[in-house]
Amino acid sequence: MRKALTRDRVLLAAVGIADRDGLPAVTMRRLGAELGVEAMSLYHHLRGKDALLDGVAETLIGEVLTAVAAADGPGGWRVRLRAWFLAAREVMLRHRWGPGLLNSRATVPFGVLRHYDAIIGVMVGDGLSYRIAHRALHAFGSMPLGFVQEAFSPSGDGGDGGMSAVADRLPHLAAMVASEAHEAELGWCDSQVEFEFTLDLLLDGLDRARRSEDPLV
Amino acid sequence: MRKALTRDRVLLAAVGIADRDGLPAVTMRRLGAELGVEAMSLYHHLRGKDALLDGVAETLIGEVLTAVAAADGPGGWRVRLRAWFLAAREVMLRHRWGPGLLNSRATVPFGVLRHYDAIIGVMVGDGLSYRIAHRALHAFGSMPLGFVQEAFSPSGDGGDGGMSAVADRLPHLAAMVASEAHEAELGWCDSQVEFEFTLDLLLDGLDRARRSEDPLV
DNA sequence: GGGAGCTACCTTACAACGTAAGGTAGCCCT
DNA sequence: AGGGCTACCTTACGTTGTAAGGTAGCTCCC
Repeated sequence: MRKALTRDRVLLAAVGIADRDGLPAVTMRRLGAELGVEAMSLYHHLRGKDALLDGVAETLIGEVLTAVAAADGPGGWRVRLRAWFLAAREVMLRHRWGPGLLNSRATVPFGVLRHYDAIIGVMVGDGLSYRIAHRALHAFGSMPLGFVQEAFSPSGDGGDGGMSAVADRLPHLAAMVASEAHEAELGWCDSQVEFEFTLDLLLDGLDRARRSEDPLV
Repeated sequence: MRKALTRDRVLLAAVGIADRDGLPAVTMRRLGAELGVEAMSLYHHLRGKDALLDGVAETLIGEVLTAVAAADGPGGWRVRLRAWFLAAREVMLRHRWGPGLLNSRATVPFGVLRHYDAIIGVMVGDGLSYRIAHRALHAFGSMPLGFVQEAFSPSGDGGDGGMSAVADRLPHLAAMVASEAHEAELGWCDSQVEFEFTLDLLLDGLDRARRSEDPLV
């Protein structure tokens, strides 16, 4: 006699499949098989595939919210937000399908809104105007969720990503890789360093924007 | 007697379908029908669906490169990159499926690399170090391609995005919307303004990082 | 100038997907 | 005891990408 099916068990199983085999591997049939059940049985707990993915997204940001809460501590808005975003990032590193999933959802998961609400709360609580807080949210982009849009991901790992083959057509890029490679910490392109660099760049800029808006502070 | 099928004609047709009916509407059968041909005939010009989408992505960033070239002019790295990114953004506004497509591709389209190469060229040409240029690329995220990761898109258009229904659970967000709404330019949340704000925030920060790296300049 | 061979297209077919429709076994409640 | 509800299953359909193989028409060469 197996455990009774519940919405949460289904979502957990879906997360597991995505972790192991990627998001496209999460099909209704596969999910059912994983739970010892036929695909159509899932429909008694979820309205369909879209609802399933929405649920997975909610589960994911639930994990983010938990991690953020655990990483929170005393301090001003800058240090707290910094810790929050880095905590969220760790969750996304555990679930590399996370960014893709969140991008694909039509409606913003409610947990995301709660997260943004908390971020605004921290900022205005420290005296930032709603205007700055608003712009800050836009500037952060997806950083509050722990990832950035990496339009340029040089084939993941270290190495030059097979770029030497076309270096003559990409002279500046090749030169940059050559220049940066010898002083690399973890491969020529350490995302963690870059993430924090961008994060601090934004936080610094926002802090400056705040001061220029309210010169007395 | 209809025009002969070519790879370019196929890609153009795919772009057209995506523009009209969205990216999911681009199926092999639909694409064939659009060209007066059976689906399997497309395989003589493209290796499969993935190759098709890669081709569409290349077509898209080809349009970006053209727009960027047209928007280029004299000036320092800041003003030139600013103009470039805004030009790219206009292309993405014409093809709203663009960001999603680029996100979904496993390999970075070559045109993207050429674009990044040009960006690096402008920066180091103006004296920025490769280190700063490298970090700048990461900080920009997808801005060079004309879009940002909008994790929080308040239901597209104006209005509060149906948020008043849950305002009690999102007090800070609701307060921010209320505070910002009455001074909105185009709906309460004007993406163009936000895009430029973030862009300038980053450019300012990078300029400052450059100076602190090389205090003599 | 007539077969060889290539190109560009079509036909058929299959596996996998999401899911609509309806069936059934076991439980609870009155 | 029996009606009804819940949780699961069975079957089936339409759509997707694409493998396999067929065919008409052009070019080329001896």
